[in-house]
Amino acid sequence: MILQPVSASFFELPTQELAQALLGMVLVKTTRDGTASGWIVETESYIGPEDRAAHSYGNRRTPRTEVMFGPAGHAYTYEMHTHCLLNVVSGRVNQPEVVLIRAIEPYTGIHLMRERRGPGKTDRELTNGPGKLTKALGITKADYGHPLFEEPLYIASGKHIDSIAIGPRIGIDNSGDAKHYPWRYWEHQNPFVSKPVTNVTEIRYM
DNA sequence: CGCAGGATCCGCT
DNA sequence: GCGGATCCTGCGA
Repeated sequence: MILQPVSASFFELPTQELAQALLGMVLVKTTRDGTASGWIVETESYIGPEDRAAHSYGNRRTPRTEVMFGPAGHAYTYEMHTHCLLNVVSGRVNQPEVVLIRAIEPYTGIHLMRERRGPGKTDRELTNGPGKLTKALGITKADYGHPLFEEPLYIASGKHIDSIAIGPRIGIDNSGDAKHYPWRYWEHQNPFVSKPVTNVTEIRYM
């Protein structure tokens, strides 16, 4: 199987387009234990500075958000409770926009994912959430700022997506009007998404 | 230095 | 569905 990093220019799309273009692409991580990967099936856009749900809301610039102000295609990892979440930096320099990877469908290295996630899990349960997929792939805060077009953590070309479902983002209830923005994208009817049954604003056939 | 607040997960009801 | 675990970050004192 051939998994090759995309070029850096792949990430130079408007953020809402990038969030959809990432669906079907493969997220790959190699550690000394081996390589694990999965098809991206669910993403969300965060568009600072106007997006109240974004960490970069109001152009807030801190050590944590710093990478968001840099060039597209780099990893914005951060800790949430006891979990690590992975974002793809998007937008131009000084436009702090990102795409959150919310779920993947396991592709290669499933035995590695199972070791990392613990026993008694179905394939679906390995990676159907933003904190779960980072643990399954071995992605940590140490990957902060890593270019996602280079080993050992990168995006590769994957499969074609027939239809994309669009709806409000998950878990941002305390964000005013922003909680209603339809900036969550997932592969329509793919069972590996974090919440298969949710409000659908639109279905887009590709 | 202390404290409040999460882009979550898991287990229990 | 709901609540607790658990810990890093940002901000104010």
